[in-house]
Amino acid sequence: MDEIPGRLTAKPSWLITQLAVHVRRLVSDGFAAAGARGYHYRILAALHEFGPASQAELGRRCRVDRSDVVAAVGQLAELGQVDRTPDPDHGRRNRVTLTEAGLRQLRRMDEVLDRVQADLLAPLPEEDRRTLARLLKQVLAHHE
Amino acid sequence: MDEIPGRLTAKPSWLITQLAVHVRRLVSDGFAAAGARGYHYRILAALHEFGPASQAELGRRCRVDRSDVVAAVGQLAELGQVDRTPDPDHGRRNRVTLTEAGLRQLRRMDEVLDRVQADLLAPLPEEDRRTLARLLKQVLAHHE
DNA sequence: CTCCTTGTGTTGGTGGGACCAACACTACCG
DNA sequence: CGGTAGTGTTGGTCCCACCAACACAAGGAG
Repeated sequence: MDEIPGRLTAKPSWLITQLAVHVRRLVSDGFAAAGARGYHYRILAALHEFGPASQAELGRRCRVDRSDVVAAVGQLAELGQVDRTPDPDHGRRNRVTLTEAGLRQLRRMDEVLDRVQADLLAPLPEEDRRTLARLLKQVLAHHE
Repeated sequence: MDEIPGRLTAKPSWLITQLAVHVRRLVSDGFAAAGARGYHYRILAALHEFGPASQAELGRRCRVDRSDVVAAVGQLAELGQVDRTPDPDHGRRNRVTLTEAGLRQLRRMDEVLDRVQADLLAPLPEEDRRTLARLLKQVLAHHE
């Protein structure tokens, strides 16, 4: 492998974005094998944790743009992993609910992600893993 | 802000990719103000640090695909920040060199990035910054 | 009750970054 | 000499993040 400019490797912004590239490859490879994408997991997870919700709510909870939620929920509905029905109490709003198939898919993806975390953090001892998570959380919280 | 599913926030892969989103916003906002993009910086930095190079070399050093180097170098050449001439010793190969304007642009972008690092790591004391950088480097090295 | 603001779903489009396949061509090595 | 590896280039794909605009519904202020 060729040498990388020190200007890049010295910068936390480089470390984070480059590491994110590898993480995304790991995650999306795993998800692709299960016929899914990142947005799908986020939405299924939000539905499981907070129950049925409108698309706008899902978007806010998952950090996904409204317009992208439309597409993702549409795909999940086609796969039968989600039900999308008009909210009876509200003319325009939709009510998205998790189906049995959706729950099964969520569990499958959880297993994928567990393997990814293990692979990702392989070089770090337990204590360093906790430290890394803590620092990342701290920085992330500051930018939200 | 709405609550994010715990399934997501608990996972290092989420922390890294989400933080990377914020980082990229900071960086690309700064670069856009200078009329540039991430690929430009990488290439200028590699040229400054290792001297003139072929496009293939640049791609390997900057972790950019050959085909994307073509476009980026083309843009840099149009901006006069880089010279692209055929390598005299090798029919097909190009020789890319940094110009004065390119060096000035590189310095400008360095300033942008310095501000970004400061902004990014604002919530962390000096020691935690070093720890974070060390851990990120360690994990990143393992995946290359 | 009407008007205005807010929220919602939806369409359609942009952009960056990371890739891949294929081709034409050159250099180099066995 | 012939095959292999390297190079530049074209032209795609994909995911994720984001924006603008529209149509419509709900709810509060006057």
